[in-house]
Amino acid sequence: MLDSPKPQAKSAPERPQKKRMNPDAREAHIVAEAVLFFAEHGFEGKTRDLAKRIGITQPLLYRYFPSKESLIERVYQEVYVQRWNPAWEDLITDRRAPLPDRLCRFYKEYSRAVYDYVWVRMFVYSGLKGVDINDRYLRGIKEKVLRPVCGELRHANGLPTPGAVPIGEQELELAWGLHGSFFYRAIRRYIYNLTTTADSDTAIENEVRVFLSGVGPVQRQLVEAQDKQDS
Amino acid sequence: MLDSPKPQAKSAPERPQKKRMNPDAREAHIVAEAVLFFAEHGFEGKTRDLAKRIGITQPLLYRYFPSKESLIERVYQEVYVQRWNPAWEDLITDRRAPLPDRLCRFYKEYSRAVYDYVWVRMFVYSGLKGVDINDRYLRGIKEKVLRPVCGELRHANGLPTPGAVPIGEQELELAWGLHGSFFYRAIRRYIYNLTTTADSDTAIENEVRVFLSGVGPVQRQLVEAQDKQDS
DNA sequence: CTCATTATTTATCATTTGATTATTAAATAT
DNA sequence: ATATTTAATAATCAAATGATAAATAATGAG
Repeated sequence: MLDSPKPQAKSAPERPQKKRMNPDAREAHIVAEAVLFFAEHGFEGKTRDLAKRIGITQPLLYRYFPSKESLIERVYQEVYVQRWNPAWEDLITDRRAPLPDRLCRFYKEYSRAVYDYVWVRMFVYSGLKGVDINDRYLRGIKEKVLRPVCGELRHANGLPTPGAVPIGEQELELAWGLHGSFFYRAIRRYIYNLTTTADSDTAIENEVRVFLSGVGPVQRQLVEAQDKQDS
Repeated sequence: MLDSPKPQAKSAPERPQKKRMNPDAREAHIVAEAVLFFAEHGFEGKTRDLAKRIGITQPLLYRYFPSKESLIERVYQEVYVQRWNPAWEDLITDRRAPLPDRLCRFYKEYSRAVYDYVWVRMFVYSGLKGVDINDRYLRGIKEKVLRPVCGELRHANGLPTPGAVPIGEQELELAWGLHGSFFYRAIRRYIYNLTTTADSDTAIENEVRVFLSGVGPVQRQLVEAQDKQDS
């Protein structure tokens, strides 16, 4: 049979990609494409479709990963590792800078580092499937972001420290609300595919301003109620 | 959204359910269970699993629906029809009541009517799969809720009407932020399965209060910038 | 060049899954 | 009771899908 030239994998215009890659590079290539593929189609995406996207045959995947599940595990690690910047925890509570500046800077950096196409979609896919990663992550957000934010709000509004009067559920809910307004923008963009023309950094500045200039009296009321309840 | 816990897979059928049902009742039964089933597992849920949940054999589904797709179509109609209350459009703009009351009432009623386990999960599943329903729905929210809200905010803060100075993207983004903080609570509950002990109505009241007491100056600034840009 | 190594492909297996057909049995009519 | 109708099941098909085994061909060593 004649050896007809193999049809090129759909989109590799720059380098004609030699047929045989060194194993490390091939594995990296597979993982990189798998990240995008599973972010787009979810973890029930078919291995044959993934292989076609990569430009290899489906069985080759199994030379690099013993099972689809192990590949997914690898993809998880690739996406969810090292996105959190530990410096953020100090940033939020470093009172040398004004609170509005701290919150704006944190949420700008956080949104830029975390809320991209891959992270958001995988996070939501995982949530729907009930993977534990979401629960753990949001518990971290609660302790490392929302509670500290509530504490800083207390300080800015001349209210008792969380040590004196514990942070109540409704108080925390205020911080969840701010957080959610930012996450929701990512959802609109990456899940609902709505084109958001508004600049994200500017929107963050505006929403933080609205929040900070309005939260004082409401928080005071909640803290007083909480205090009364305790005593 | 308030007190609708995750529906349990039917475990203890009260009535031993006679084997042979009348066709209308059987169809209704299938649809009702399919709604819960697809909300939980997504539309790639297997027909055999669905049948097992219903307590029938898988081929029986095909006596009532010609294909899985047609059943899904039916489920969509069941979930997405008649949840929007047309009276809400008037509620938001009826200036006989104070704006805080209107916003609180609207979002309480809206959250209760729309944000339940089934609606939220199907909406997100559909978004991930790129079904057009989301785009259309959110376009409706924008025109029927967010723009009117912006208009009422203009009025409450003594700013020019949207007719005089069109509503800008960043201004609209403020309203998206408020909206998102409520939707995000539903996401936390139904997608991430976090137990939210805080009462939903109270949280809405608090967040509306924070928003309304802080939004004035920010909106004024945005409107003035928008006005300058136009002239 | 010749040959060994191994990255990659072709062919294929065993389940799964949406869907169809043939059979069974429950309800109703006579 | 007997017969008729049809809701429901059992058996099965064909395509899809995760995974494996055998065959092929690109690369480097001697």
